[in-house]
Amino acid sequence: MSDQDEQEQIRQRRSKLDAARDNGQAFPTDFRRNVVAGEVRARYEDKDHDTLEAHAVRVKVAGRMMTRRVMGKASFCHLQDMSGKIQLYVTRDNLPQDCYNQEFKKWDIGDIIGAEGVLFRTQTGELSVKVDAIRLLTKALRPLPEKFHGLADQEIRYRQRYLDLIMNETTRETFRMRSKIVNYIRQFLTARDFLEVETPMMQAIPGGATARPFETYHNALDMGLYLRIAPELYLKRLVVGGFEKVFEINRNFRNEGLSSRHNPEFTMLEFYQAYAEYTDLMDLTENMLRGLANEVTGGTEIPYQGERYDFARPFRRMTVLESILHFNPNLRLSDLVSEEPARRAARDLGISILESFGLGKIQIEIFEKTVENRLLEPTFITEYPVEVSPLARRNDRTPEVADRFEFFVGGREIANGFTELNDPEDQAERFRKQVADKEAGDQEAMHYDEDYIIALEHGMPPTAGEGIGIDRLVMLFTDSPSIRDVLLFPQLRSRP
RNA sequence: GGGCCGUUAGCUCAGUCGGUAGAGCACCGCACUUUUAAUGCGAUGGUCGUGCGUUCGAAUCGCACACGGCCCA
Repeated sequence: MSDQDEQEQIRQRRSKLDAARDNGQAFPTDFRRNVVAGEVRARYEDKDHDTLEAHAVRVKVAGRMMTRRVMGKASFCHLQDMSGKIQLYVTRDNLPQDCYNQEFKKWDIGDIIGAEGVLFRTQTGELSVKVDAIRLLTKALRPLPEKFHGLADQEIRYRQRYLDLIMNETTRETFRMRSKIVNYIRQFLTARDFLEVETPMMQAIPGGATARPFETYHNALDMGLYLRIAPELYLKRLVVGGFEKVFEINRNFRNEGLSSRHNPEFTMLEFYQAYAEYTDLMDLTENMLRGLANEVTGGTEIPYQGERYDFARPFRRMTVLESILHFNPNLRLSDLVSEEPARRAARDLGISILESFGLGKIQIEIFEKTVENRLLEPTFITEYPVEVSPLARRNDRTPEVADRFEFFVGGREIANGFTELNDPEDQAERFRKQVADKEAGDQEAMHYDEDYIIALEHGMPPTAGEGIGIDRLVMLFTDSPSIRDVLLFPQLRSRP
């Protein structure tokens, strides 16, 4: 951008930066603060004027100047740092010669400043710093959004997240919560002897889920690679290797549409525990989520988009078929347990069913269309069809059903877990079925992963595994309507 | 992919029936030593998302496109 094209305000600020360059180092790095705003508040907010006066506490603070009120020879401004805001009282006569008029008054809102002085309480009672030394640390060439209404433009909030973070406390709080949530989960699992690991993001065969992958290419190896859609098959290889409790919190990539619930890259927790069944993980999940609710929100009633979800009560548990009958009172069990009646029932519900769908797939279509978004309170759904569970263990008594559950809250799937299929011959058969589906045109169907079958042939102990969508969990606990609100840099179209 | 809504000053937003482009904040100037949406006075600032069309005349009407939002698939 040439000087002529720049907006007036930017030009003015740039000439101030030029002046600062002429006077020496315009981007100094030697300023050291000794306290942050939040700490000042925490330690001195309850001290009255006289107590502060008596102690004469000196502080050095730094941050972005968010507001400024100049009243002749005295000014107030607010500095914002990572912990909060602190007000500065800046007067001509407390500063070195010319500093107030020649420097301070020429600075702009948005500039980054270091200041030193004594704590005191103003007439209106605000804890403030009476400044006797102040420096410009970084000139901001571009103006901030307006102070009162802040930044509301969704597109700018996503594309220039730093502006959103500067201007909106709720955004800062959302991402602090996200960090707390991930931290809690990590500690929860680590405390139970789970080992945190990292497995390949770039995979020759994308496995562990049914989804379209992103494709890429490795030049030196001269081979195509996929960004992973799930870490599952690698984590189970580690269980074969004797890491009997493992977890990974990391990104998955799926090449599908964007929506308020889908971003092409998203964060999953996956964990695996040997010598356990899916029911053990349901109990663990319930404990973890209840503890998480308490830890990050301070309670077990979670407000979300005008509703409240109760995490204190034992979570509801229903099977897929029970839940369909519960929400479709005009259906009978006999409508769901054989293919032709189920096909008719789906058609009557206006659900499009492909000729290739078997009974299990039809049941799941009905479930997804009529049940999922009505599962508001925390609910486990169990007994998923094997047909839609190609990596899950077959139930001993009902072989068309897998030992699997999903967890829902607020009408959204949060978790998916099952007893792992550790029979290599059954797994090979399931892969062959997936490959047949792929050849029939299902782009999301799985590849045959021979290397994984070999791993299973070495013997994987009985194991249960689970995945939890971190982004959706963060949405729930931060009352965020869109996944874009819990991703620092959500995927958007490139600008025209 | 489909439907609906939005795009006007740095930011937040008005803009009537098609007739010279508006406000608040920010910015600039002056005044002001306890303010906090500081205050008072004055000034500056526009590719009305982009393109094409209708019209004597388009921010306004039509079409297409771009980007964003919501809903649906």
